[in-house]
This record gives sequence, C-alpha cells and structure tokens, in this order.
Amino acid sequence: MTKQARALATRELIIQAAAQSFERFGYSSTSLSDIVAQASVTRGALYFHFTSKQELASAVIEAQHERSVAAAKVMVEGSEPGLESVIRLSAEFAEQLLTDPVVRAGIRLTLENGTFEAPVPDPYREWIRATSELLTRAAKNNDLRGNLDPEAISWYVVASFTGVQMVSHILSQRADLYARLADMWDVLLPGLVPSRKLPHFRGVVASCCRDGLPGADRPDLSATSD
Amino acid sequence: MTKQARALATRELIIQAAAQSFERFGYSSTSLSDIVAQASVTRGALYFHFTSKQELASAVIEAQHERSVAAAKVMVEGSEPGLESVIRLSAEFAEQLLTDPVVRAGIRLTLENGTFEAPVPDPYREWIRATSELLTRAAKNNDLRGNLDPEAISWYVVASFTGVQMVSHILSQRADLYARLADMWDVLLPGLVPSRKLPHFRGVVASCCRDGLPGADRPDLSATSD
Amino acid sequence: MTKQARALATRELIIQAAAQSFERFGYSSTSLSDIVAQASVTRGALYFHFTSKQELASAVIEAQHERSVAAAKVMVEGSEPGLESVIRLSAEFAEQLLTDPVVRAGIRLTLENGTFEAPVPDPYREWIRATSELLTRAAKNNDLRGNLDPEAISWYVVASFTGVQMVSHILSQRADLYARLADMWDVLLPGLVPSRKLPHFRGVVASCCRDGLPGADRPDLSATSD
Amino acid sequence: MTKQARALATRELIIQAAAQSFERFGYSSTSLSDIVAQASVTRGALYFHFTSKQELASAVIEAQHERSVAAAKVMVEGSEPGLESVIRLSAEFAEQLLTDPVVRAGIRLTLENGTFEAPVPDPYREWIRATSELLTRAAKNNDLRGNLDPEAISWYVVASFTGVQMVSHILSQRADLYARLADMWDVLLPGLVPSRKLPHFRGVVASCCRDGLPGADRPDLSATSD
DNA sequence: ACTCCCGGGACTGCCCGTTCAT
DNA sequence: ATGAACGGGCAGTCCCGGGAGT
Repeated sequence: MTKQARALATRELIIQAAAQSFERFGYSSTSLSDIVAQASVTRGALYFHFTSKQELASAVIEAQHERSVAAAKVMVEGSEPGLESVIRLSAEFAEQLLTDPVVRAGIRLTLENGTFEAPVPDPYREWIRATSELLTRAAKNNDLRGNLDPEAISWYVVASFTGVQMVSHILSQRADLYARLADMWDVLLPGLVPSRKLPHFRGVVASCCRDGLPGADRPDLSATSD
Repeated sequence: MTKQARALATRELIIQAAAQSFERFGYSSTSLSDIVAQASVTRGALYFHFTSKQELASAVIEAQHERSVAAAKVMVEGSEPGLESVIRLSAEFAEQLLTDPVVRAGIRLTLENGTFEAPVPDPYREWIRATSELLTRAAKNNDLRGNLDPEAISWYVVASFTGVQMVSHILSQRADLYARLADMWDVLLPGLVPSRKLPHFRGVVASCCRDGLPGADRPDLSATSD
Repeated sequence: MTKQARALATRELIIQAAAQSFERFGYSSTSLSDIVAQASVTRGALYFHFTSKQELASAVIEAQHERSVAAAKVMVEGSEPGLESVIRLSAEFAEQLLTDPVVRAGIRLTLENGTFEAPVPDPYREWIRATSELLTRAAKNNDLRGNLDPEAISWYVVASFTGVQMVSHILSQRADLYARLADMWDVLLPGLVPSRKLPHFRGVVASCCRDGLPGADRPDLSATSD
Repeated sequence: MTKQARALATRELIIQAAAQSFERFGYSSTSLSDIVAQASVTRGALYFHFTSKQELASAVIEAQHERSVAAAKVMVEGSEPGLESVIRLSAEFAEQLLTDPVVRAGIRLTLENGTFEAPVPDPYREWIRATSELLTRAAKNNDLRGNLDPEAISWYVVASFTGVQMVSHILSQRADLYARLADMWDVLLPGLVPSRKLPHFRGVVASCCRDGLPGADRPDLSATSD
C-alpha cells in the first residue's frame, strides 16, 4: 500500500516534470534527460512507469484531457443558465492555462499532433459538444438571438477561444489572457444575445475576466518584430 | 548568370522540400536527411546554401512572412472599403494556407517558436496592424457600429482567424476551412456592422468563402475521440 | 517441505524458460525480461533463485552437462561391447538434442563460451574420455582394426559428431540429424572395424538411427544460399 | 580517387576491427564502441560505411565467404586429382582459420545465425558442393572405393571438418588444429580409398598437415574441467 | 563558384542487469 | 518472493565541417 502510494507519487512527479519540458520545448526537442533531471528521478524509474517517450507524452495529454473535460462536465451538469456557463467555462479554461503546466503542455502536444502516429484524444470535440449542449439550453432560455445555429456557434466559440489563447501566448506569454478574453466576449456578445440582455452578460464577463489583472494592455504594434 | 540562376533554383527547391517536411513533422523531428532526400540534393549542396538547419527554417519562415504581408499590403494600399478588405484578406490567407506548403510550414514553425532561441519575425503583429489600419478606414466609412474600438477588434479578428484555421486543421485537416471561415463571419458581423449594412457584408462573405467547396460539414461530435 | 518442493519446481521452471530463450537468442541477446515473461515469474523470484544472469546460464549448462554425462555413464557402466555402446551413445545424444531444450541451450552456451569469463564445465573432455574408455574395451574385443589408437579415434569421433550435429542444425534445423548420423557411421565404420564384422555394426547403426524418420534428404545444393 | 582509396581503406580497417571483436565476443556482446575503439575511427565514420551493426556483421560474413569460396574455386578449377584437392582444401581452410581473423569471425557469426533474421550467405552449402564436385572427380579416377556415394561423403567431410575445427577451438584454441586434422584423415582414409592407394594419400596428408607444428598433443583428459 | 564525399563527435531513446525496502 | 527504483551503456543517427573535385 505504502509502496503503491509512493509509486503513484513518483509517476505524478514525472508527469509534472515532463509537462514543464514539453510545454517549453515541444515534444521532440524535449529529451528524456531533461525530464529526469527536472524530476530528479533516474532513467530507470522513468522507464518503469512509462515504456516510451511517446507513452509519457500520451499520459500528459490524458491528464490535461481529464482536467479540461472535468471542468466542462461541472458546467454541463450544473443548473446555471447556458450562456453564463459558457462564459464561465472559458474563464475556467483560461485559469487552467495560466496555472497548470500540465494543461499547457497537453495543449501544445495536441497541436503538434502530426508528430504522433498514434491517435491521441483531442479535447476539441468534447469542448464543442459541451458548448453546444449549453448553448442549446441558452436558446431555450431565450438568451440567444433567433435564427442562430447553436452548433455553428459552438464550433466557432471554441476555435475563437483557441485563437485568443494562442495569440496571447505568442505576443505576451499569456500575460494578457483574461483581458483578451474579455475583449473577445465584448465583440461576440452583441451578435449573440438579445439587446435587452446585453448588459447582464457584460456583467457576467466582467465578473469572470476582470479580476484586477496586470498585463491588460494590448501589444505595442509600432515595434517591428525583427 | 546561368550559374546563379541555377543556384537560385536549387535554393528554392530546397526551401520547398524543407517546407513540406517541417509542415509534417515540425522543426526538430525533421532531419536534414529527410530534406535532402525530398529535394534530391546532396548534403553538401544544402550546406552550401544554408549553413545550419536553423537558418533553413528561418528562410522558410521568412518566405512565408513575405507572402503573407504582401497580401496584406495589397489590401492596405488598395482603395476598397476597409471591412470588405478585411474579409477578403481572411479569405486570401485561407487560400494561402490551403495551397502553399511554405505558408503552412511557416505558420507551424512560428508556433513552435519556443524551439528557436533566435528571434524570428512573427507575422501576427503585422497582421493586427494591417487589420487595424483597414478597420479604422471602415469606421470612417460608418461601416462599424459606434463605440467599437478598432484596435481591440483587430487583435480579436486575427486571433479568431488563427483559431479557426487551427481547429479546422486539427479536426479536418483544413478541408472545411472556407466553410468555417464563413461561419466565423456569420457570427461576427451582426456585432460589428450597422444592421442595415448586414446584408451587404453577408454578400461579401458569400462571394469570398462559398465557392462551392467540399467538406463543408462540421465534424461529427457523436464520435468520441479516443 | 511443501515450500521447498514448490521452490524447486519454480527453479526448474525458470531453467526451462531460460533454456528456451538461450537456445534461440544466445546468451547476451537473451534478456531477463524474456525469461521472466516465458516463465511467468517475477524478476524478484528469479533473483531469489539465481543471483545473476551468469549464474542462471551456468545452471542451464550444468543441467545439460549432467544429462549428457549421465547417458555416457550408463554406457560406460553397462556391459555391452564397446563399439556398440559408442554408436548407441551417439544416437542417445542425438535424441537429447532433438527432444530436450536444456541440452540444446547448454550446447549453444558452451560454444559461445568466449562470452563468459567464468570457467564453465565443458562436456567435451568427458565425452572423449568416456568414448576412449569404451573404445579401449572394443579393442580388447577385437572389434577395432589393429594399429588404431583409441585416443585419437575418440577425439575424432566426438568432434565428428559435433560437426554433424552443427551442420545439420544450420542446414536443416536438425531435422535430418538421425540420417546424417547414420551417414557418418557409414563412412567411418569401414575404416574402424575388421571387414567381417562390418555387417554387424551396420545393423547396429540401422537399429539406432533409422527409425523411419522424416527429413532424411540431404539439402538441395543447387539452391544458392543468398 | 584519392578520397575513394582512403574511404576503402577505412572500410577495410573497420571490417578488420569488427572481425576481431566479433570473433572474441560474438555478435551481440560486441558493442560498436568496442569496434570504433579498436579501429580508431569515430562512430560517424562507421555510420558512413555501415548503416547498422547488422550490416557490418554481414559485411564480415561476406568477406569471409569470399575468401573461403575463393580457395575452393581454385581447387575446383585446378587439375589436381580430386581427393588430393579435398585434402589440400581442408588444410587451406585450417590455415585461413589460423591466420585470418575475418575468417574466424565469419564462422562464428554464421554459427550464431539465430540472432539474425536476415538470411546471410552460409558457406556450408558451397563447401559441400565443391567437395562433391571434387569427389566425383576422384571417383572417376578410381581413388574412391566402389559403392561410396560422393554426395553423402561430401556432406560428412564438411561436417567433420567443422567439428574438428570447433572442438580444437574449444579445447586448445585451435593450437592443435593441424594435428587433429591429420588424425581426421588418418581415420577417414582407410574407409575411403582402395588399400593400395592408402600410402599415397597418407603422404599427401603428411605434406599438408604436419609442417612441424607445436601443440600437437591431444588434451589431457585426466584434468577435470571445473 | 559550387558540389559532394568522407568523416567527427555528441547526443538520443531505449532497455538492461541489479538491488533494496517491504 | 514483490514492486519499485538505479545507473550505466547500448545502437542509432543527427548536424555539421574540411578538403578534393569540377
């Protein structure tokens, strides 16, 4: 029992260390030496828990997958009105990205997908599905303008969030993620909700995404990039 | 002269071959062996034109950068109203992504950025700047709802396009890119333009993004990913 | 008692499994993982019985050694005329090779000897000695032509059998071993025994080595080897 | 040209070094580090000439194969009577084994065959074929007793030589190889040739195999092996 | 001016034989 | 007799120069 607990801890330690390296360097630029050094374990220990680098990467992805869909599940099973949930969910993902290296690594690994031949679970389908569910609920609640297709919007909301997060990553290491997320909803909401409910949802966005964060300025465009 | 022409052709050939490999495998999983095999040149030839793998990757990025900003420049220097230009520009980028391996490779390499220590030009700032320019023009033209900040919208439009392109890549190898891009504008436009002009811009989107494309269906969400 | 019996059974099981791997892959290409998988025991169990891979290999060799000298001992202590015994002994060895993986593994490990620094018992001296003993008896029985040196013949008979067995192994996986062994005696006997006794010994060979075996054809030489 | 000569020399150097290690340790106990150290070349040089350890081993085997069949070919194409050629051939092989590490390594690698999945050329078929050719000639020359089957004898002669060489290797590191080879023919000839020609062939054997060699004594059997 | 053969090392991912606490 | 961890070493192969050749 004690043994197994310790083994599990080691396993978790390795995943954490791997996540940090994968996040920084990507899959193939990360060497197992990096990981074992980070985790302060020996190669043998690593090999005991994961028989290949590939398997280790998959474990990281799986861990991220779990956490992400867990957050979505909480929302879907909750009783909050649909659109509020979607907004909160986007903020929740933002927080995961900012606080959890495993999530960041998982996202990066998923995007580098081409490297893997083995099909790894990609979270995008799940996110779109969850969002779709919530937006359907919102439509029943009359929180969505008529003539909008919940499925099309769901796909786009997920893609949009993905882009916001990535560009924020590239241009500011995600320092301005919350602010950019708020901008995203500012632009989106008027097209999504009936005018009379706009103030309400603006409030929801404000409560989720504007918790007195630093780095809210958009990047200075006058600086050339090279 | 003949020699130099031939040399230039070889250089271009190598860049093409490199782009194809970089696109598929990413920077560090691509070996120079892959590239020389693809291009049917010897290692020596490659080494003559590019003194390192790093430099070769930079050349690919630079080539993509050139093509992308060239497209933007055409729009900025054109006389077409601002918002139309932004829409057309997004379609133009979509086409580049679908037809030009160098562009796809450049995008991927830019995203993998962490791998490089050398600063490579990132195109996002340029795109945001160009978009901002165009949207300011649109505002003067009264094509934008009042109270909208062109800068915030520009940032978001670029990020949004990035996300659309990436998620389309992940879920359908970009087969449905045009359709998803049209969906994006469908969601965005109502929040951006005065109601009376909405039909007009819907038409612009339709003319750019709906050229009878296959693969327009959104992915089947009922299929689990693993 | 029960415990010890079980322990002994485990030990034997491991030796069997090890023999099968050693026979197929040789000493150093065989991994302990192979063996523990084959034997369905844990690494720990293996290390309880044998403190090193080396020792395990030695145990296999020892087991083979035992069985081989046991057969020889039976003959030496028996009362059958000398040359008959030698012939029967060769057939007995052939059967051991065909039926007992431990014997095959032991032979292979002995030949790879260079790998070991520790001196392992080699059975060749014993076999030569036993044969020598039996042939001396045959000489006293006037079954050997005059002027033959029993020692020289013994050495050669053992070497000859070794070669027959090995070439049969290489060219037919030992499928034609009995037939080739009969051929060997066919060639040897005329030089060894007085002419008048030749028919008798031919009969002995026939009774030992021609039990209606398949695969008796010599290999097709017209087929090139590559 | 100069370059190519240098390259060829390097290649040969590597094969020599590999042969020495393979001979001593066998295929899988030999590490590439051993070989590059022996040859004083870098791994890069080795990798340029041979893309895998397997391929290097095959090159060694091939080199040995060449030399062995070359010797056989000389005999087959010569005009000497058949049986004399066979005897001389056996002596020639003995000399190759004693003087040429590549031959010794090739033999060892061929025997360890099980390790390789790729079919490597085995020389045994060729040797049997050549011997068969020569013995058929001998039969026509009335140097063979009637009723003997040249094919059966050929197979056996090759196997017998193999065994002699191996047991000599095991028991004396081949120090007594010539002497044991002479013993072999001493035992074999009476059964092979007509009595009246026996003295002649005894002379042939003597001229080939008794060049004043050390280590001619048979091993001391009284010493136990462990 | 340009191409390429040949070689140089430094890693990488893998996996092996072993031990220690339980 | 087990599960977990230990290090070291394996084969492979990568990215890169230097010098001859065209």
